[in-house]
Amino acid sequence: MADGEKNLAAPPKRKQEVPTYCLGKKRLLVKKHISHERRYNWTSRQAEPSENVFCDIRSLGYEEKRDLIANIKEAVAFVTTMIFLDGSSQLNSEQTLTSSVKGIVVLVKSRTDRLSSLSFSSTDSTWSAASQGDKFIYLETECSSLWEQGEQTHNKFARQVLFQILRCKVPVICFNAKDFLKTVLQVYGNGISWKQVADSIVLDPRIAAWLINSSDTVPSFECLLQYFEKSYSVETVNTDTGALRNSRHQNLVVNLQKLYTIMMGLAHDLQVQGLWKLFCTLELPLIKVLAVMETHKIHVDKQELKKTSEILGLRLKELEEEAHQIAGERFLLTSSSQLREVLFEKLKLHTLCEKIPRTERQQVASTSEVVLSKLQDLHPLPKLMLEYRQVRKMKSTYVDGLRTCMRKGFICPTWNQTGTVTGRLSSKHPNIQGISKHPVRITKKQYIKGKEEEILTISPRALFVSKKGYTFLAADFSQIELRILADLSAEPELLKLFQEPETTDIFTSLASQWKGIPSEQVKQTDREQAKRIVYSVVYGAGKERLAECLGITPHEAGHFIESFMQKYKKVHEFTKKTIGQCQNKGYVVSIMGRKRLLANINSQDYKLRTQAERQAVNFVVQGSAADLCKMAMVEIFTSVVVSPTLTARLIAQIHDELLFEVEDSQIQEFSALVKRTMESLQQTTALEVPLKVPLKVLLTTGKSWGCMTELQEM
DNA sequence: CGTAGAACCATGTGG
DNA sequence: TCCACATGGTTC
Repeated sequence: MADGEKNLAAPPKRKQEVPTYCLGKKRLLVKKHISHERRYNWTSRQAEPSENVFCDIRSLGYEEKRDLIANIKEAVAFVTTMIFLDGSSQLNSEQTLTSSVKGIVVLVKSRTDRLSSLSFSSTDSTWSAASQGDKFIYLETECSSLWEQGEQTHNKFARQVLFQILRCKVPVICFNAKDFLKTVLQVYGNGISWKQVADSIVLDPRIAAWLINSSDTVPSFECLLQYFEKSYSVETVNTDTGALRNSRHQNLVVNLQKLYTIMMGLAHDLQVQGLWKLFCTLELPLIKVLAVMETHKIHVDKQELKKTSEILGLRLKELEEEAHQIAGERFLLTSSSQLREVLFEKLKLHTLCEKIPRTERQQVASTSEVVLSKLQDLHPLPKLMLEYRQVRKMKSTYVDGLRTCMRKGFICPTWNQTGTVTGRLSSKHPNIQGISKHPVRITKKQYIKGKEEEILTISPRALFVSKKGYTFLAADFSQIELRILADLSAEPELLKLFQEPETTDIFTSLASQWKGIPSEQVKQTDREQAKRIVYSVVYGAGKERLAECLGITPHEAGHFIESFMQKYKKVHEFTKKTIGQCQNKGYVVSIMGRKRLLANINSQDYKLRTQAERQAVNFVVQGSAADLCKMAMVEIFTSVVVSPTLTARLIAQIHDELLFEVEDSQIQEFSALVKRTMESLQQTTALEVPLKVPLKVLLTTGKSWGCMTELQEM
């Protein structure tokens, strides 16, 4: 190693016990001492003796900096965490607020360490938790005094160190790695392309744990420790010895070492369970995609938002008054129980109608949409309520809800990679995946001019607008789940439908077939209905449920299920086969090897068992679709990264749809890339069924997510 | 007595 | 007795 070492003060060495871990039956001793070699100047600015653990880069001289960079280049792994202003870190806080980041701590694992279990093909299961020569670097990210010359150079060096770490092609282990990358991009990304994080290899133990058991949410590092202790029966060793007590930084050092060990253990488990490839090629690269995505702001029309909120508020007032008049009573329209009283106890509408479905838990008469739809010919109130709820949802969730997420005319949703058991993503603040497609029509009374009425439509997606000079481009896999089902079941009738080029829309075809009308006359509602039928039947809906869903009699529904099963026999065989496999193994797998454990699959309880059966079938299809969409995200991301010209940014993923913001001049080139990449996933995943990706862009007249049209073939 | 929080409901997204 | 979510609201 570096020659400059001899010039520095002699390293004071301290010994420390590290927990002894067990891996399955094999016991692995990882008793080593953590080195506190004084290679660099450990003195931090706030010269508390107990904190003299980190190499604070601000205290380094020129040669020491050079040595540090050299050291980083030789490292075999990094373990890192962010420190927040309140002194907590990513390892001891549930909530990570990026605004309050104080600094970054990096444990540099040196060459002397063995990291064989990380290599892709290796079956070596030994690892060590700590070794001599490990370094701890501390980078302060908070730049309080930008004008100071010293701060500037430190920031510059910190940036150099971080990007060196990310460029190393060596694993960077971090609990909640996405937040770490995001912070790096936000703090040091100024003037530097987001493409630079793409080279990094980040490992996140949280994601590993989630892949092993997707029901475990692992909300914090502490939970991960618990999980690890359970699975490996770790002997908990008291690390709270003597001088280390009350030292948060020392605790952090121990935790970083633990994190490293845990990650190695999880890596081993992933390999054993056949999840390693999925982890490395899909979930890990996706961290970077999501980090970059979260650093991109989405513009929303603030003025328009305010205006529509007011209009909707007025309309709600009108509807409320009207409802009170019709009901002959003042009541809270938002309360389902009060509405229940009015509808069934006062007006007694249930007596004039067929049986009213009851709510699941309390077994009281439901006031749901389907019920109100049934009642709307009997009394004006139900229809009014339907409109009221529609407008209310629009205002509270989409308009006002969006406004609370907004900062200076922008929103940035948070993406959760480990939030679902099926492998899909979820988003919040706002939940951009749940924003209504359908516009709502409201009548706006013009009081000034007298009795004139104006009908206007409000579309929540239209509130999202692209930047000047940019355009939204949406690419979605059409009927992805049905295509996957066709492939997995090898149902010839279904496969044929997809392979025939003349079928433009399978649900439209199905609807026309079902209703006995030509495809041209199939309306959007018919199509939606056909879609519901297919998925309901495939995933094992009972005839009662289907009947309720479609507003037909259970007898008719039962007949339809029968004819569906008759026509697509292989689909039924597929579901039976899947359930059988699940019964044998206790889990099911998606096309990319994603797992879902289903403990109740062999339960004595009929309800629990059949639920598990449906979950099993649903997972294989939905999970596989999630795999494909994630693959598309990663592949497109890497293509853009290696391209010297392309600048397209992913805005959102709505399960089967990817929404990009593209420079106007790059639309043709980029859209071709997207289509090619997504459709070629058929080959990479060896699918029988072709994948189709119609591209939609918005018209030049209205640059919003609301009005998209199909892109002309080139 | 007011309010924090869990549970429930309704509605939206996606397939 | 389709699945998976998020959100906003009421009730207890």
